[in-house]
Amino acid sequence: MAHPQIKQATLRDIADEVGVSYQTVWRVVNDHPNVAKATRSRVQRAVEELDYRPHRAAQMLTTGRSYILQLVIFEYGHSDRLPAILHWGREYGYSIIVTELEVPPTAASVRSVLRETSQMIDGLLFLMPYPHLNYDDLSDLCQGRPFVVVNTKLGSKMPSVVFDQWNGARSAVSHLIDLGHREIAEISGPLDHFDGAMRHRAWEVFLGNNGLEPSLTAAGDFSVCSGYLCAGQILAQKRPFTALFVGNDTMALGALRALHEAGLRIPQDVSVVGFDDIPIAAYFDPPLTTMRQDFEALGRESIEYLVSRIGNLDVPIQQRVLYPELVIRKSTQQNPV
Amino acid sequence: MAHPQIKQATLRDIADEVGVSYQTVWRVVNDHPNVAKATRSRVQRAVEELDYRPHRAAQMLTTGRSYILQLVIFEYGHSDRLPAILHWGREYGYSIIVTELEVPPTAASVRSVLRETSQMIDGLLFLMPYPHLNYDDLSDLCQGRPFVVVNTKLGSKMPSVVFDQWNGARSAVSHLIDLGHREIAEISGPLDHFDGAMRHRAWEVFLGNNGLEPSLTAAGDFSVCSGYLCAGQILAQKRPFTALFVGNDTMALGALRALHEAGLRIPQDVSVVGFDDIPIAAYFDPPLTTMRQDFEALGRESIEYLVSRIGNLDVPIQQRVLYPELVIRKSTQQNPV
DNA sequence: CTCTGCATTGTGAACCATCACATCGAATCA
DNA sequence: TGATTCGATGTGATGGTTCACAATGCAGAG
Repeated sequence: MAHPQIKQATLRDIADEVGVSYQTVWRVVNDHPNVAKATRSRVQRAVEELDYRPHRAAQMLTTGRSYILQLVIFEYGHSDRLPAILHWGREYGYSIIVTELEVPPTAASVRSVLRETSQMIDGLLFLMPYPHLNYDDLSDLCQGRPFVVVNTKLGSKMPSVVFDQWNGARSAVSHLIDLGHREIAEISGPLDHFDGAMRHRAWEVFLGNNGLEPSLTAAGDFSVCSGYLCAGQILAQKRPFTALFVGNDTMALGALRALHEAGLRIPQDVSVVGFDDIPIAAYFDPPLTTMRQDFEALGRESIEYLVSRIGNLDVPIQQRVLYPELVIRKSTQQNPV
Repeated sequence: MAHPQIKQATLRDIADEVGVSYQTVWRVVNDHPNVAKATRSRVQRAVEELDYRPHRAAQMLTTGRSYILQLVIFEYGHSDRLPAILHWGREYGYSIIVTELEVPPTAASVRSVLRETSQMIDGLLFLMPYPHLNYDDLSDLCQGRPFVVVNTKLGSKMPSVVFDQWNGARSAVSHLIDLGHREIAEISGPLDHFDGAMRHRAWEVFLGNNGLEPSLTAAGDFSVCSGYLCAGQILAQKRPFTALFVGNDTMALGALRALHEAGLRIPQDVSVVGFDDIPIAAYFDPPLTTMRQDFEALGRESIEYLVSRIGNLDVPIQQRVLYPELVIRKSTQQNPV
């Protein structure tokens, strides 16, 4: 009825059962040579029968390895990146402790989390697209524990896995230019956010490179609400534009709403491109042209890299780069002019 | 440069530093009486200086407590429930290992996760709105470790925390009836999902109670895509309806799109009510009338209940119920008839 | 028939915090 | 003053796994 408090079998239990020493059992469990075949199979049967599994705490105490990773999240729209990280963590044999911290990241907040967990984790993953903490800060905070940063600055010297926001944004803007648009407005993400800033800068530069004026812009915070408000600000300037590049899909949803309310048709009056390709983007009104990011690959690469650094401290510090991909739907069309 | 592999101070290190026994240090750290004031403060200074913290693995080995919980997720739209759970876990001093499993839940899949983690966690939280595993199954799988189920069936005998979907759905439907609607269609969630089924059943019953015909319905799977398709199915029946109750906001988004494409105006031609009040619901076209669920409270209650069960196995098995709340926006209006 | 070599098995100590118990000295009471 | 109590501190063993090393037994070489 109540909690039976089931007692886990230990090495000694198995040893007593079979009539050998715990060391012999240990050798069988850990696939060491020098155990007689007959002994080995007897031990294996007992292990099976008593459902022996090495006690993680004891293992942790002697080896210093816990097979637990910690994921520290600072992102708003993190939820799309999470499943792949969890999945690949398991795939590599690690459990993942997830911690969410307030934006912006501070050394103090990270320190206070790590005080509680640092002793029981093998490595850290920071989902932290912000410039507030650099490599030295993190190295210091992690006290020698391996870490990998997901979504940091393209070109950063940290051990990291990132999407190439620069070329991603370029693809988005090029798509609009190729369609003949000359007045391309922008709703950027927050400029203290690496992705937001990089996408904004790319918009600015590629417009300039094409002899266009990168001036009609407003900065949001990636929320649907800010997308709505920024679109309002842009419309309030009463300057003509036939295309709008939005820093992420969520803001694009807010922007679509504001444009509709202003009586503008998408894409006939304004072509809109988003960024991320969140699952619902294909169901916006109209379905959104956007930049897809392969979060599955992001999770896999992040875990793989972190685990390899845990296994061997000499794995070089590098940045692994993934590339976004343009997905054309119904929110963009040829400029009728 | 490389990993300095910083050595954590132990009880003995502090003891040697101060010139007392490890036991005395232990007493100071654990706030036990019977330590001379002078000794206590000398020890405290050394603890401070060497940044001593009890080694979690060793603590775990002797006490059997890890201060780690495991959250097992089976939900599609789990992302809105997660932050509050993580937050309140920390608040109560627990780290949380998050694991995502495929729907539907099976004993085998849960067992395989617990094989890896069960030895190092103090309790489990199942986010599992499915009937596949009952109390006995879970008790068996958890082997006496305390657990709490989030989002299970209203009225279930499991230790659980749930929203009252029945009264929530009744509020939504009543709102439509109060507005004078007589033909109320429905897009339900999956019927093997507790929330989906309960909301559907409530729609059915309350329409019947009001002398209305609960026949125009289609079942989706909570995805935006299914919302779009189900709306199409309903429209294809060419039967009149002036209101639509949708099983969650995400499907409502898909449905809005389908209704728009069919040339129907919201709310002039059709009033729409969703469920969940996800953050973007206020930015749909039009802003969605929906049922809000307080996920913050859900997280707090779940953690509080689980932690109390960990502390005292005699805490009674109960179901804690939270109530959704109607949020009226622009997608519903008086039936013009 | 002894000695070396090797496969097989076992012993002891370490990791670090915890808990039960032992010791010591000083203060209290009869 | 001797017995008792109590506060302050220390010792020893425990938990389960891991690792270095010791011990045993048997084979083949000399």
